Amino acid sequence: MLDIRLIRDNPQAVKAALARVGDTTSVDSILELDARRRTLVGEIEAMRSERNAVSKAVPSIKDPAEKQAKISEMRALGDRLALLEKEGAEADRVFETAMLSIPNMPSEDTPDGADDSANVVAGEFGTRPEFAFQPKTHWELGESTGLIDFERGTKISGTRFYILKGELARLQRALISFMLDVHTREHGFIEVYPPFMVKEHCLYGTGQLPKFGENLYHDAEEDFWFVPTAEVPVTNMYRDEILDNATLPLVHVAYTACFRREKMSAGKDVRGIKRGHQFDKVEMVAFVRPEESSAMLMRLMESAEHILDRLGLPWRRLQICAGDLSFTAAAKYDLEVWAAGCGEWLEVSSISNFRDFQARRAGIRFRRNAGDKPEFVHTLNGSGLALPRIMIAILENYQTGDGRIRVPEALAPWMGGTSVIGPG
RNA sequence: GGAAAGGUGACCGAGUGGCCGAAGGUGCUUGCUUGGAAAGCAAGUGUAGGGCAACCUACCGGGGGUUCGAAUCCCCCCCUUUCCGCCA
Repeated sequence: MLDIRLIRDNPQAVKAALARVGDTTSVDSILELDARRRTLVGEIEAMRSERNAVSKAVPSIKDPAEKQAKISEMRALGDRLALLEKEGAEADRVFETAMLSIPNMPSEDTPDGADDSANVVAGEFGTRPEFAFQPKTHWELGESTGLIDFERGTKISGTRFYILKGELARLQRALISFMLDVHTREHGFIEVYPPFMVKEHCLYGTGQLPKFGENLYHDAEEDFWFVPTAEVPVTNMYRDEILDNATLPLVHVAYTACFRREKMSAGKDVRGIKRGHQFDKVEMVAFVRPEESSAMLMRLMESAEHILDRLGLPWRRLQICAGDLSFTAAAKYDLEVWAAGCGEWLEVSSISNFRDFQARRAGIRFRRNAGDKPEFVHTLNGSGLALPRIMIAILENYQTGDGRIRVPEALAPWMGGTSVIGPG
């Protein structure tokens, strides 16, 4: 959520910023709603003030007739007030919903561009593997080795579900432990294991609601929503809190399964394990002082890149242009890994600086010094990393040609020394 | 799922219709004291909205109701704790 004061005081600047993400109408309409709301607030508060003053005086009025007259007067005022309050509440509700529907403003250093074709490749790292044979796709390898059971996955849960088996299931488990261990022991992040289901208000806090509910799963009978990313529960851990300045910057790392309806992308990426309704991810979530968020974005990005390097995977860094930013992000980088079998760059991490956009929604603040007014923190997050596509990259890049797959050296301690998986 | 007891400021904890934005304590900040520190003493210490200065308004789990007036009374809901049941 943007700061309404900023919009009021600098409407043209906000308008210009929002135009970069393709939003050209929000500012004018929000200013109208704000003006209307404030007019009502003024009227309502004046009436309340009068009522409070008179009510306070009522017990000391001696003359019974005069006392009764005042009470009647206040009763009438109360009736008028009730109507106005109803109107005010509705104006507030409309205003709030509109505020929650305005996207974040892009950072100054975010490049212009209308869509993903304008994203900037900001570096390519590692070496793409070369093969003396035609490399197979991961779905071919998965089936030929028996390490992925697509048929039974769809049998029990439908399309876009699969079952990892044997050494590949173990590989994913090893990857999760490896990532968590590197992030906690080498990068100094604090591990948390959050709930995979949250209350609705959490989705408002991080920005999935009210606009993107169609991508979420939720329980029909109770207020439980399946998390689409660990960002949701971990960011909301501190909702409505005033954090101690000494705890900042605070970085958590969490493993969760993620659940997404992926309604929008039906028909795309249907082969293999690239895009499912359920996938695993290790996520980094940071809470920092405003002046620290740009540096933290870099730190999170480097932490994710470190994992890719350790796994010996070829990858590239993309700076996301304004038009391709997600709703909540002010700045964003994607990391993509090269998958030799399907010959594609696969997004394995998205690192975003939300600045105070989520913090304002979720009420996450800190106090610089005792006695100071609370300020909103800046929040950031980044995948570190998404598991299925890392699995794809390992399967396809580390295939040996005889139907087997080498295990990246860095994973050896987490794989009990197993260096090759597959039949034979 | 059943029963009971509770949800008040950073924390503990008073408060059953107006004198309560809320006693008292703890914590925190500042000052005094001290060679320094602890202890002690004194003062200060919620958030948000509107005017943006004085000031006004709202908030005592959430929502609704009664009333001239509600933290205090009524209704609904949520949550927590304990016991029972069920389970991993």
